[in-house]
Amino acid sequence: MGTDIGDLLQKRKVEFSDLANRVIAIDAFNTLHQFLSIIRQRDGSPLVDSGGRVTSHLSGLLYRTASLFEAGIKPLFVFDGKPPDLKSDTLNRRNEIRESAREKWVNSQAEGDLESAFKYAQASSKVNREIVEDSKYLLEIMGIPFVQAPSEGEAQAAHMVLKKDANCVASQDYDSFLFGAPIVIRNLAVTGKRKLPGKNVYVDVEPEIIELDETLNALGIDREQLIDIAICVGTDYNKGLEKVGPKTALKLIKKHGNIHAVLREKGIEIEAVDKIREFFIHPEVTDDYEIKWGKPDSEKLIEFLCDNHDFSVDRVEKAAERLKAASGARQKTLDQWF
DNA sequence: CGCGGGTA
DNA sequence: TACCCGCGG
Repeated sequence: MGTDIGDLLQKRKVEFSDLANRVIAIDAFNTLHQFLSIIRQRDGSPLVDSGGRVTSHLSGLLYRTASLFEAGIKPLFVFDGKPPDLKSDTLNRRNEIRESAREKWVNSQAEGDLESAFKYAQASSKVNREIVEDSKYLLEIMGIPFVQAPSEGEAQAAHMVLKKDANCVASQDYDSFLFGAPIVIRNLAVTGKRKLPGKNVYVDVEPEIIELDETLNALGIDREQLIDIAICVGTDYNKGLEKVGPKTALKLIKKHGNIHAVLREKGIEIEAVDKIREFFIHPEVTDDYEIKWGKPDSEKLIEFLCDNHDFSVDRVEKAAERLKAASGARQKTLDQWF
């Protein structure tokens, strides 16, 4: 997913408390995908209501967002719009991988291989239209704002940080840097436990902050060169050069200056390379959004989560109380400023 | 993932 | 009080 330039970036650990009063533009697709793949039973099946509808994303969204809000963080979610045509190969490939994972999940289950079953169950997660609509409605009745991007959510989130409508982007992917996001936060979660891919082992993962300028200075390159490095390694819009990882790509771009010189030197071509660069530099974004944090609607939360989706009334009431208390506290700090 | 009841 | 671990939906 995205581009594999993580090794080149300057990462700093950050405390949850350091993020108080920060507006964080959260990549909704990235977050929902993670909830869907991780919030599962030990046999790999997701949380579902009595009608068989998946609810893992609702659980993750409710409790994590309540915690972020309670910590004084001002979260807003940015949803993907129509993917660019450049992305169709990647999306088709993801579909195939997902379909084959779904088959392997069934097979592993039949063979009683629980570890594989869980792994393939995770890989078969899909953020579909219903998941997105459910999530938007939940955010609405929680009093948490969201923005609909015209195209890539990470591009929209980066745009909002550049406009100073948000302080940083939160995503596990690095694409928002290519779209110009000055600051990105990774591992924005309450408990820092994360499962190692493939293994049944959990490690502590703390939130970390990456600043674009700091990284560019350290590497001695500019943003367009970082984009060129990503194109060498591979992005959602192109395949990348054979046997070129982030370190090699950095060397190549520093030596030759830009992607065109590298391709000329190697005597190879990348389809639509100029279009890809242009998409990262000037992505389709919108200024048509409103960001406002409100009070949660406890009645609608109970109706939606408990009546419709079988959540525990106790737990939902508690989460609603946390949101309410935090929105009250929020108002006080705002009053102090004005 | 995050919750919360159980445990030392 | 801090951590563990099974469950939630």
